[in-house]
Amino acid sequence: MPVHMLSEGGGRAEAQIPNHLQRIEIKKLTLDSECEDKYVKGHVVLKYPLNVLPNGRQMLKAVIQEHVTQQSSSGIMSINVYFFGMLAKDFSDAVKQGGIVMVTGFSLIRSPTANKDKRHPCQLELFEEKKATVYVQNPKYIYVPLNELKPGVVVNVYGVVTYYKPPFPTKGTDYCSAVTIMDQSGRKLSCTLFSDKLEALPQIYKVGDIVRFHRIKTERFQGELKGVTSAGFSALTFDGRVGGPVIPRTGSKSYHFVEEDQRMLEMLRQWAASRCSPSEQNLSTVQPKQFFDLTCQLVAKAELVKSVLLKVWDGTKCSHPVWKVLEEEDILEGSAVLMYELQNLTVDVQVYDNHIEVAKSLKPGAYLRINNLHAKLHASTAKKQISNENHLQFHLHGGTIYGRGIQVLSADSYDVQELKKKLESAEVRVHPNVSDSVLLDFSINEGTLHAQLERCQQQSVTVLTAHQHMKITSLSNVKNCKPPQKFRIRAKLKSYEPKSLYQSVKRCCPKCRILQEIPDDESLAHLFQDASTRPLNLNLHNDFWYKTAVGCTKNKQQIAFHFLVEDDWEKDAEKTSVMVERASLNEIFQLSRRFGNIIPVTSSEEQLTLLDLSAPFLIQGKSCYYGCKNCSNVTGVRPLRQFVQQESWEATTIAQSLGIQLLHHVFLVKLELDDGTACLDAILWHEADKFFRSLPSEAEVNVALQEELERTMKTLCPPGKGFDELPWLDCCIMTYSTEDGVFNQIFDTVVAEETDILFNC
DNA sequence: GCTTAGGTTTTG
Repeated sequence: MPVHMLSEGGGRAEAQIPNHLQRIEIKKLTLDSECEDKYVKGHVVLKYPLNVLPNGRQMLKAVIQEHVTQQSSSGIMSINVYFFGMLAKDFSDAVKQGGIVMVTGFSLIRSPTANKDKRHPCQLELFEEKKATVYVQNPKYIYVPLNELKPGVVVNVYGVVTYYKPPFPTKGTDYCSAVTIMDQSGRKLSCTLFSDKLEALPQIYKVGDIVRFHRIKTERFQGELKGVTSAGFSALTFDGRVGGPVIPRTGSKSYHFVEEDQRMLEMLRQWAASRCSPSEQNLSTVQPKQFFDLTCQLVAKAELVKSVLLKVWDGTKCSHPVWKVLEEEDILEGSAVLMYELQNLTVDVQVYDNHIEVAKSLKPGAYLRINNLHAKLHASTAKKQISNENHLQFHLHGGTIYGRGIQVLSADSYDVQELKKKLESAEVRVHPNVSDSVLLDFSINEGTLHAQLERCQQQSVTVLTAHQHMKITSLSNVKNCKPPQKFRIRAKLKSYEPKSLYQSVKRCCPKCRILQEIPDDESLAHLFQDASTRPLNLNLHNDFWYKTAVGCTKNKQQIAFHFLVEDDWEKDAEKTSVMVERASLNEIFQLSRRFGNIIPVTSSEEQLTLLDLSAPFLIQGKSCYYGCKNCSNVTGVRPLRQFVQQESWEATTIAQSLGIQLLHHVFLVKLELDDGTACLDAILWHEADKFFRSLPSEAEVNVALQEELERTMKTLCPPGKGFDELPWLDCCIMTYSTEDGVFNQIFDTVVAEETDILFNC
């Protein structure tokens, strides 16, 4: 068989041919070339119909093209090939245009048409009887040139994007995106693409990108051929520039990309580069009245009456004087420092109508492409304008024609990489004066300007209440510094303990600063159980300041209630204070629903006394108050009248009267922080109320607040996220040593509210 | 499997 079929698709063609054969490049072929055991490899770019010569012999002409993957057009060389006899018939039947062929046993003769067709000066001739052989690898996918499309077929195509409208939700179930492409044939195809999955639509960044569509269906609409998605549609998108990355953007999990694709891509790139002037401009190259595409970084923004103002830079200086929209820059959202430093490089872009919403959602630091931006001459209507020079102003008008709109570019995209190089080499000329030295100092500490801006985007979910100008220290440095010291850090919260914040509510003595364990419900029940077995002392019933009533439970347990005399407990139970003797924990809680203040007591020989300080000395509703075992000095229960008169049933005053040092509620949360340089455990303790903007005493008893705190923690440390996806936390921490070791404690830091996030730049 | 949308420069 003179025509050998090689397996389709991905496998390398060379691996499937006899290995004594050696390749000879088309461009190296001459009439003198020694061609035995040599093969020529190329793509079939043209295949003519089978022809019969006057002598009755069959003949077929094809053009094969060698593609050398270098970046110059001289890397492409094509040659005419003639097949004779059965070889012609077999070739005609077996080979598809676009397939890869490797031919051996050919003869080389001068090409009579070289001058006309600009192909190789030689041509190849293959005769079966001279042992010519053709190895064929047909492409898995055939890409149809746009000028060969017919209506009503499902095809695969390549093309350069000449127009696109980013995906938008339709009135139906899908997203829709419109893309018009063009190929070397000069023909355009407008495609309407639908998908219920956003990522399945082509991720086009700009006009000039190159797309590959699989399974697009052609149909006639208003007299023109259009493309629409058909079942199994998939798209790859590439940067359209010669030398750009050959990395497809796609939502497909698996896609077929072979030599042939690379060839198609590079051919289109070459062609596109030779064609039209790009719509992309720098601020330095843009001319008045132009509509252009701008790749830039957002420095600041402000919402105006009928538009949104975006202050952007692209690292180049506009060659025309630019119109500043605002004289006062106070209303701009963004870092004043960076605005100041970049004042000579930024331009004001005014965004109107349908683009306002997108503009509002942008964060300073974002990398943007603004498509079809209008560089207008400012109408110098204002009489006060002294300068004769015409200022340029930049407007993004309403509508989406010509792909008009704003796109946020991902920080790792090719365009942003290129932009960053420009931003880094930009000449930022500022004239520091004395009063600005602090600000400049700040910026020098923080790396390049665009990186500083970028960080604005990665907003912190916490906000500092002071020390904003302190330099950020890495956690590895914090660990290496000798305590005590204070730092500003920026890290991510990898985990925290305890998982439920109400479990983090502890008691701490404000006097001796010692954290004291609170018994759990079971231990408490035991405490009250023990106390309930002690006998009642009838001598202690009724005194000048309380009246005693004895009740009996279902279990025939006697409970004594000592009511303060001034209280009218039948009328005003909620304000009533009662000392309760011999009640179980359950009974105490039941009573606390009825009476405002419960003070558990027990009888000694001479007086009523409090229980052990392990038990709460006061129960108000669901709240239990405890005393410090170190700092309290409890004797008997003294007359509590004065507090009733003052109607001051604050736990603190009751505690005072009983000789108790009240324990305060505190949050104690352990945070595992990581900033990529090191991991560090820090605690939230003395300033935790400030941090959460909540009271721990409330958190202990208020379910709604517990839920809110849980939500807060999920914002700081979203479950199931990888390190990269975690938000940053700006924190102040202090390090200190105790007998138990070195601790790191958070201070002057609060959880950001939405408005903080907006302005925390 | 059906539907969806189907752009051609503001005038600030």
